[in-house]
Amino acid sequence: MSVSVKDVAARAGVSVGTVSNVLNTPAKVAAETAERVHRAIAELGFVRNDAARQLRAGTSRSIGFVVLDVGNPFFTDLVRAAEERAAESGLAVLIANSGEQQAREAAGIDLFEEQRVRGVLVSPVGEISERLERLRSRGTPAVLVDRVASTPGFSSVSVDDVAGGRLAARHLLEGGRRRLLFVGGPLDLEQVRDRLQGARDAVAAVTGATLEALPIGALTVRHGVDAGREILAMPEPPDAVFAANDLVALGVLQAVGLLGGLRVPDDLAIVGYDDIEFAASAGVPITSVRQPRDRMGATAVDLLLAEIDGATERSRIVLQPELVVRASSAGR
Amino acid sequence: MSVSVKDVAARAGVSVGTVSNVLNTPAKVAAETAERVHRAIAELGFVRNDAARQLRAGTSRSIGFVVLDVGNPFFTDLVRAAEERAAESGLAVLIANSGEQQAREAAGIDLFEEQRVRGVLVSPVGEISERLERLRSRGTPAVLVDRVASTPGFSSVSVDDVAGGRLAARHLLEGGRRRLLFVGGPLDLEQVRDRLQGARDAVAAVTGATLEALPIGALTVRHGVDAGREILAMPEPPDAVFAANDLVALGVLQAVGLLGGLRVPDDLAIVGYDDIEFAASAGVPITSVRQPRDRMGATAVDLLLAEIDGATERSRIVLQPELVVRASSAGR
DNA sequence: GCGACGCTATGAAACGATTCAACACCAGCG
DNA sequence: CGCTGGTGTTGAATCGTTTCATAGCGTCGC
Repeated sequence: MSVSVKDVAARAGVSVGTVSNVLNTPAKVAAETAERVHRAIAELGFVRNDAARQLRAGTSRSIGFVVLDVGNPFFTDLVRAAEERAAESGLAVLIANSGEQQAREAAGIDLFEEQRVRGVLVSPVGEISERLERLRSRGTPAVLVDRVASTPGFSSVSVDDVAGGRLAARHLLEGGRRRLLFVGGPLDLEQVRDRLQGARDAVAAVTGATLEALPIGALTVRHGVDAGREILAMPEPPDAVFAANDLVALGVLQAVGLLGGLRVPDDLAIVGYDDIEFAASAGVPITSVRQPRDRMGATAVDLLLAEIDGATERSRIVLQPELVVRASSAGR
Repeated sequence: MSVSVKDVAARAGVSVGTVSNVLNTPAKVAAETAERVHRAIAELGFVRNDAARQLRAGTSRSIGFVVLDVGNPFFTDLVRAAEERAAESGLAVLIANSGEQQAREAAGIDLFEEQRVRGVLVSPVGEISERLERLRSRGTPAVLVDRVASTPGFSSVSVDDVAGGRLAARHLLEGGRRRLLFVGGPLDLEQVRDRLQGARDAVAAVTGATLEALPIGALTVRHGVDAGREILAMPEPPDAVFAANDLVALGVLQAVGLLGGLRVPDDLAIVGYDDIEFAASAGVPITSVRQPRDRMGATAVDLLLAEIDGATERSRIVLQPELVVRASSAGR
């Protein structure tokens, strides 16, 4: 069907080995010969078959990234940072979207394994070290992203979500808020649990302050809107909302603003999480807990590359979040 | 290194052909034999090598999608829709981000060709039919997305951007605006030129109305912010802005709102394009021209699949946009 | 004039899964 | 008993690239 090295070799009047050398080790080939081969390649429209190349090499030139939600700008930024770092080492990044579903996450990992990727980056939905353990035992290293490894066997890059939750809640408390509501879910997500835990810690330190939790099915704008509706219907609404991420915060803001009843930040303060670009341009610019996503993506790739190159020690890198204060949480 | 069918065959006491049959045509294998093979697979942790499979098959089970900007939710939605439809046919979607750069677009296409993808979806930066022509002449069909094919040889799915521009400008004019400013670029992008052209048409029909154009380097929030700054510095600022997409609109809104001077929509009306989810939750909810992204993604895959299956006729499908009116463009 | 060396080029082997013609075996039938 | 047809299984050939041991050839130094 398609043009192969054999055809090129015939056309240029050389052997297949020489064609391969022109492609991979040009230094070994006489200039005049190389020229002839290049001409044949151009004339025939030869394109390398990566499958054959990879079969021979025994491994691909790519790594896989299983992402929680590609619709979330936080993750696209993460992917971009990872891609950039991987490209420096000549590796491509394959993307699989788990959509917060364990089954799709597993399917993505299986797919990557069949592709013989060099390694896998995962921002996991639930508990998957067992599956990753199997993966690694067959020679494919994995690094957890946005999540602390629960077993010592894996490296991970994450942000201290408990600290982030504490930052957010403390900020709200300092602004005079006392009836806090945490909006986030599903609670399978460790990130969600940790942020809630951090908020609990901060609230416990202030007498008279309370914290309720409103669980939702996914961290999306839509679910945030639904939560906002529920808040409006509450007999005794909270005076502050801490949303598990910015998408949810945007949804809540939109709902309470559009459907009336509550003014932000006067009646209701809102703090989000991730500091995605859209948080700043929201109706009321949203205060958010910023995660160093560029550094996370790059560091994750670094750890993975180290492991690919045979490093045996594992690192659990925990980066610190930082609070970006905007109008949505002004004190009163 | 890794476990192959040969190892599995040895362990199960059968031939490699039988292992392959268990995997691909289980009906041909006796139940008891299949059972034995499956046990061997589990014990050895065998994972199919996709490269070998693909080499033999001569083609992959995936299609490629070269996207203009993965950071733009419009495109992630497009990709999601395409993925869904492709999955129904058992095809995976590989993603390459061109970031509005011709060189990266070309690199993405080359990569896909080496992978022997079944077909390619492209939302092209500039004029690339020549490159796609070559691609197709070697057996890989391509379909243009978000862009009308300029040569009859290619199918395309797009939205009538001239109509969209007309919709936006007409709406602003009907709201009493007369000094319109178009913010968008680079003008290499046909989408941008068309939207501008539509606006020009609408403005020409109204005496006394003017339309200036403020070119920017890319369709991002950042560039929108810069444009907003320029607007604030104008001696005779416009009374309405038509932004080439929602990211730019968000940037303009953010800049003129934050840096003061102009109130939206009182002093300055804003209309965006794409109707991404964040447009609705913006500071002032943004009026936008909505494109049917789900239908675009699915239709593009359908056209590509048809061409892969040997269809020879080409279709240029042009969908109609629709205006979603929100607060940012209220008349006066 | 001869051996050694460097520079090029060669072509067969290998990677791992799939395919397919060929074969073994058995049951049923005449 | 021989033949037919069906069911299971085999193993060699194949896909396209890279690698590597080998060899051809000219040049240089002695």
